[in-house]
Amino acid sequence: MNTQISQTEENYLKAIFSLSLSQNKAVSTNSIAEKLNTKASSVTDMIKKLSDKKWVDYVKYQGVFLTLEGKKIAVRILRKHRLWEVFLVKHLDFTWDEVHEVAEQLEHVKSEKLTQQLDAYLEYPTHDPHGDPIPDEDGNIAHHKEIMLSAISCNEKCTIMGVKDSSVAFLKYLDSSGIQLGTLVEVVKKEAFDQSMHILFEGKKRNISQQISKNLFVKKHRP
Amino acid sequence: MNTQISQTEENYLKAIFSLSLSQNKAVSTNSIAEKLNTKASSVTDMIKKLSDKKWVDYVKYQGVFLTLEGKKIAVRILRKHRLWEVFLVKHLDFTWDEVHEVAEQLEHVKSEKLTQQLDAYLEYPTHDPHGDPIPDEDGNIAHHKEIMLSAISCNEKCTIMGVKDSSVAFLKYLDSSGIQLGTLVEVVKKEAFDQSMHILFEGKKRNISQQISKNLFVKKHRP
DNA sequence: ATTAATTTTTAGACATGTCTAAAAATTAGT
DNA sequence: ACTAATTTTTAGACATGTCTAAAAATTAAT
Repeated sequence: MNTQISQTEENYLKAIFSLSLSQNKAVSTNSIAEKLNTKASSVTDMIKKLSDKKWVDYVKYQGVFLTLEGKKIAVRILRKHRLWEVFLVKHLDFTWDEVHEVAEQLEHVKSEKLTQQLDAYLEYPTHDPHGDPIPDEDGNIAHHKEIMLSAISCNEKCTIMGVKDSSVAFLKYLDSSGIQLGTLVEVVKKEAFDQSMHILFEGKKRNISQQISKNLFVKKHRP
Repeated sequence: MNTQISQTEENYLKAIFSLSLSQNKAVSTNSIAEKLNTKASSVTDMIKKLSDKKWVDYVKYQGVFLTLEGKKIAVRILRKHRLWEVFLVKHLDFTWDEVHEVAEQLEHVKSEKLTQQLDAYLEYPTHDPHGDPIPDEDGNIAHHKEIMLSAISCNEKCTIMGVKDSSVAFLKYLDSSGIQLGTLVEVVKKEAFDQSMHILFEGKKRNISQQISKNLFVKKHRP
């Protein structure tokens, strides 16, 4: 059996890891297929390989769980992905909606030293440009900012810390609205009938739908 | 036909480019196979694909030449490789003998912006840590950096690339010593008191004065 | 509980890139 | 110039990762 991991295998492990965070059932074949833009039959094939390599536990028709080893690999890739994102934004003038595609490639570069030195060079960042936590060398992931803007009450102030939905479309929307990481936001009023909220930031007033407010992590300010 | 270039195809073009620099005949199947650590039959297969894509001119049994388009691609990869090498040494504390393997991976990352920004970030370097020139955005390659044999450290290997003093006397001396263009030289020991050096080449040991070593252009070898 | 809809798996195919072994062409030696 | 040695190509096979279409299992619906 080939002991070297391929980029494809890495992408599958990463996808399974990401999917298993938002639920605690086994991850379904179909959801993996959707995430990776491929077909369920391809996923089944790959899952068998990953299972042979002891990176996932697989029961036919029941979906998969990552093993400890599989999780370790996935977290290592996530770490690299987010470190590269920091590098691209901090030093190469990328905007936070441009980094993903390039980081998807860079995350597969194999070199322990590279990852460690990059981490040091960036001064051990704890979060990537989207506000997502960067796993440390041992795979420990800091807690995700778990308060959503939608949970903030009237007249409370908070700071935008991260996004839940990091799709290009959403990030573009934020950019055009002038909302960024670190933006100080005050909730002025909440509409009961659709849960949309009127917010105030940088002197501007704006109404945002619940779909937006439910996808923004915030840090509350002391009153 | 698939219009996207694969990493393997990139590696072949790079190898052919590098081989065609040190000669101006067609590049042979065998030499490519040797360079890429693969078999001649695999090379033949790939050459056909590259030829279909118009990146090489291929005549059966005669070897290949890069087309203009093929050369452009090869130079772009070389540029990325060397830029990454500079980055690794300058910012991530890699030594020049550690960079190659990692740069081999990084060079395949596809992003125009990444390359341009990296170039700018490194302040438009003209040479990589081995003294090899970095092609500019338009594919122009600067002259080789002029390193003298006298600048080579103990236990380092290099190849004689040219002479600074081209007097008959000097060339005669070289002739009688058996030193020629292309001769591989290893520096064994340097005498502190007169800067003379003990060198090893073609199995022979010899002591040369600083006057000699200061007049020989060399190219360092990757260890 | 039995049918209907959905999900998942299998079977067979294909594309990429590799290999070994044998055949064909080229180059070298006398 | 004619073998001999070398180089290159072909033929057939294999591994990886993908797909379509059909079969099997699970889940949902009445």
